[in-house]
Amino acid sequence: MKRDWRNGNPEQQLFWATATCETLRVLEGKWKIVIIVQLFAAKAPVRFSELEKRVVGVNQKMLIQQLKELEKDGIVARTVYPQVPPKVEYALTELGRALGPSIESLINWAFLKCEMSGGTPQQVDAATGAVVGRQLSPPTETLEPRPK
Amino acid sequence: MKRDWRNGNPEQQLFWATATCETLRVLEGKWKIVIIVQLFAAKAPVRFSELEKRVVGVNQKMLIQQLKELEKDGIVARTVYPQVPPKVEYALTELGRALGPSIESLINWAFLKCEMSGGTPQQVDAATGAVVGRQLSPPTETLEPRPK
DNA sequence: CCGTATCCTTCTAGATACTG
DNA sequence: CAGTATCTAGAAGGATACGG
Repeated sequence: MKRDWRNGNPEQQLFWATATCETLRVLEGKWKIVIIVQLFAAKAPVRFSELEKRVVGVNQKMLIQQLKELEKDGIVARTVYPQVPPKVEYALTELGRALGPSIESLINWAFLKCEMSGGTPQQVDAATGAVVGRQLSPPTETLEPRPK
Repeated sequence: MKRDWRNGNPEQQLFWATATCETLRVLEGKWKIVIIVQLFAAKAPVRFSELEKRVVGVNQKMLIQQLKELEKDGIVARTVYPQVPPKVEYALTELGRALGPSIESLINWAFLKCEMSGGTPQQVDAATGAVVGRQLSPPTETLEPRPK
């Protein structure tokens, strides 16, 4: 597939820019990426209370709000188990999982940015805002590709 | 290169999420993507006044503000020609150009999203917010790869 | 031409208290 | 457990006027 968005056609430029903005809007929100990454890592539906623990620093209201928006945008699926006490699980949809390459690409760019700026990349804890006392060196390359 | 961020190691999860958030923060701001896409398309430095025309709907204050942030993040370079009347040009840095694949990936995801939701993708003009009366079908695949 | 300074409005995050 | 409702502070966007 060769859709070259760097093409100079002005009509298309607006088109590409719009498509990208649209996509980014879906990902904007302080906690969405963290939520998506956590759901990716889980590889299985996650209960609300569990998610609340894993998305460090988030509060109930924000978590629910962001989940709702992600659900509305078709990125996460919400499953309610009608029982007492209530049980609700969240998982990525197919569309949500399709974000993988984009996230990967952004991560790679983040690495490049760090390499180019040379210095300490201001690694900050997403939750507290505290600087994490760890250099931004990529983890070992010898990870299992994706443990089943 | 095989950095699998979908790996389950909790320490790494936070790491990936943080890296991605960091990257996204750089791209957030109503006009940044449009600016970047325009600078990409131009393939040459663009004067401020010219950029103001191409980023449809932006006002001076916002354009300057976003450009400043992009400059601070090492994505655009600003060149001042000391003359009267003043002349200032903006261009993408190497780091800025490196965003290409990420933007491309996001665009592809936007397409997938539209295909999956089936319906009209609410193509909205970035400037006015008006719905653009055009279907979101990818432009012809037979474009020149990148006209020199 | 390119930018700064002010002022105003809207949007977002978040703290807190309450409910089926 | 998994929400809803309310309120507040601050950030972001934007209109407008002025300056080198």
